[in-house]
Amino acid sequence: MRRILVTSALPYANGHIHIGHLVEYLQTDIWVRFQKLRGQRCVYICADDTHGTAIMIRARQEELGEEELIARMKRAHIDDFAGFDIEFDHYGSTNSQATREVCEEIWTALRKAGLIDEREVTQLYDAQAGTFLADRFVKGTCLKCNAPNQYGDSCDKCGAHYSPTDLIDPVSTLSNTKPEIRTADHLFVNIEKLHGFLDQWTQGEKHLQPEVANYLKGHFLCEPLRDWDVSRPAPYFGFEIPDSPGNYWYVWFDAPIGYIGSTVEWCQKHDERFDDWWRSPETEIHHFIGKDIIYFHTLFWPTMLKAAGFNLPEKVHIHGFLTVGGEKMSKSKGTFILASTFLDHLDPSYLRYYYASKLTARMDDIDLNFEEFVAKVNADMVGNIVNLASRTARFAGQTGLSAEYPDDGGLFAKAAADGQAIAEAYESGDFARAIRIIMAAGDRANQYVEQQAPWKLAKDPTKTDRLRDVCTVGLNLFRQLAVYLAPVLPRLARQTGELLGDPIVSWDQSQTPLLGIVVNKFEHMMRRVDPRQVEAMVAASAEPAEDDSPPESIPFDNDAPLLAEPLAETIGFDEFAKVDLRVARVLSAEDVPGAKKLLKLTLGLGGDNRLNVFAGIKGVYKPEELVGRLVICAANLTPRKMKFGTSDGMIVAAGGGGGEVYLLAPDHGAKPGQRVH
RNA sequence: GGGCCCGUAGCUCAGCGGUUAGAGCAGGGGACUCAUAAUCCCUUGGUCGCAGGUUCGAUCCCUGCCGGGCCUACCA
Repeated sequence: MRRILVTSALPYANGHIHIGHLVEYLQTDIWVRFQKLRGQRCVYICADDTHGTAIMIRARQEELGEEELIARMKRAHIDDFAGFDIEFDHYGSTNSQATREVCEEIWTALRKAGLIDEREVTQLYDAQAGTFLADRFVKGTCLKCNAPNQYGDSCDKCGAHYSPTDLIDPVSTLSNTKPEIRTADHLFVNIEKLHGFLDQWTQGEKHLQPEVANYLKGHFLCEPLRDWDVSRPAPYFGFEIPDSPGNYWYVWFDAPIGYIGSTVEWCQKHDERFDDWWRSPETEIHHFIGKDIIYFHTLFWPTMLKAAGFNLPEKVHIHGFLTVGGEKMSKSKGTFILASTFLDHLDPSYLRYYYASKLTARMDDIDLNFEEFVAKVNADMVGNIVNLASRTARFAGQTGLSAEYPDDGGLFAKAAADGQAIAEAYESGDFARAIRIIMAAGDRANQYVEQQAPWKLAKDPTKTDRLRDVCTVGLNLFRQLAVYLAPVLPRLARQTGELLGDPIVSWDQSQTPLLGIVVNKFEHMMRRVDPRQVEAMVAASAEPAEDDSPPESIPFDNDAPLLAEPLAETIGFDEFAKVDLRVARVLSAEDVPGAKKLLKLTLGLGGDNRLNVFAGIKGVYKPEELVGRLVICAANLTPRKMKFGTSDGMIVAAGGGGGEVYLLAPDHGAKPGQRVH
């Protein structure tokens, strides 16, 4: 029996679980359930990741203590996971005594190994907020291309990289004040000293998927590894470093240590010896993570474990991101779906199955396509698998199952033999392959039922024995598949156990038919999905950007605007069609010296097509908040000479003028140059 | 700029140095009526991104190009 410790990446206590997170937790949960079903000793450990600047800031914004914030979020996370049948053996927190102690232990080991260096670091400091600023909390003008409103580390206009201290006119996004430059002593882990070890660990012995190993080789390991800054000066929400008062461990130092800290708690609760799990050649550690945190888990983390004498991971399983409908999840499109919203509308088994049918051992992104989602749930799960039980269990309710397994033309034996390939697929993380094999077996079983036509046998009183045999085959083929699917569909496994009075607890149950038993009353095991449920879920998730979300109820609007500006006279379509309105992107916006109301805008219609437009919106919009956004412009107006230059068109806005100007904007997805019809 | 990965039927994907390249869904036709309008049978559909090379033989290996995605460390 193998001894396996499995982790998923710790969810950050700054937000709720969404369907993107669930790719990982479901993938891990399925793998863990598979191991347990196979009889392995397997423990699934996770925890909330609770430290860092973002938590500190959020707690401040919500006027909560950090402890209260992370406690609330942990409860929410646990509920979400439970709702999807994700079963941890222990769910802890990085903000725990156990994690603190392991941090200290690893820190001491790193010191002892001479891997810690101390160096001065210059950083921006927000005096008003009283904190050093991480890069993403600073905005300013790019020193290379002068693009305004760029984050602290790099410019997304020209791609330049720089230090936030080099930004022109830096502004803290926390307080909108100008930060000052301060220096502080930081502590670094000199991981270059373990370069040789990392080369060997990442490139040999299959601890990583080949594409990950290649990526690391071509990206990090081909040059000296840079030191890793693991300390942050106060104020910081985290653990203070014992031998460096006033400094705290950076959140990414203690996050993976949370795996160990959480294991310590589990050991205490279950009277297990800690060393059996993290300091034993008998134990395999398996981490499941997303491709966004590769280097923490494949470079820094092995370094820490190696230095402190803990087990190294047997394997780091890395998955890609989730897209929805081929695009990034989007709040405004309603595809940023929270776990809790999903559960409000749909059965968690649907997502478990859908993800399983798409997940492979590679770190490819997977796409959630709603049409396919509905098709797979209805065709595979209900139409194929559950249907097997549905179409035979009722007949079998009268007769029970035969005492001996009838001749089924080798179907049971074939599916039993498939177990090997299915198990290998699960083991390697290629759940999609496992599902394909299972579905093919389901197809064969449905063909069998079709050929035997139990509904005809049922009408002939002399064929009761034959009917019982056919149902015995049908239900056993179904049960076999329920066993194979048990890691993915624990509820279906439980229901199958109840139907046949024999709980599914072991993979081996797929190898022997169940005979001579009574079949309980059949009840629906899984509902078909109605596409309208999916639509409702998307609608409930839609949260248009900014503040123009649809109100709960339709508000009453008075007629003042219409009175102020009555409808114009009726025109024909032809006249309307003469106006060529286009989507345009504001490429630049600047004050016009001497003008009271005008801003000078350069509008891009895609490619090199540009319009210069003077717009009377000064004082309502600031130039910097216009740059980059999409507007609608009248593009075929005769150019008009104005005092400050020629205007090639107009941008379209609502409002009665004065301070009331509301620029119109297309919904997300519109492209510059598209005509408005 | 550099790196990693991908490009196979309308869609999602299998496959793989060797007979006529597969599945599911979608489309077309038929059967059945036990089952959650489920199931079964038949069927339409592909110059395996493009161009070279290696080979007796390439969708599969190599090179180049085109197209797409992601990453590019003291942000996560």
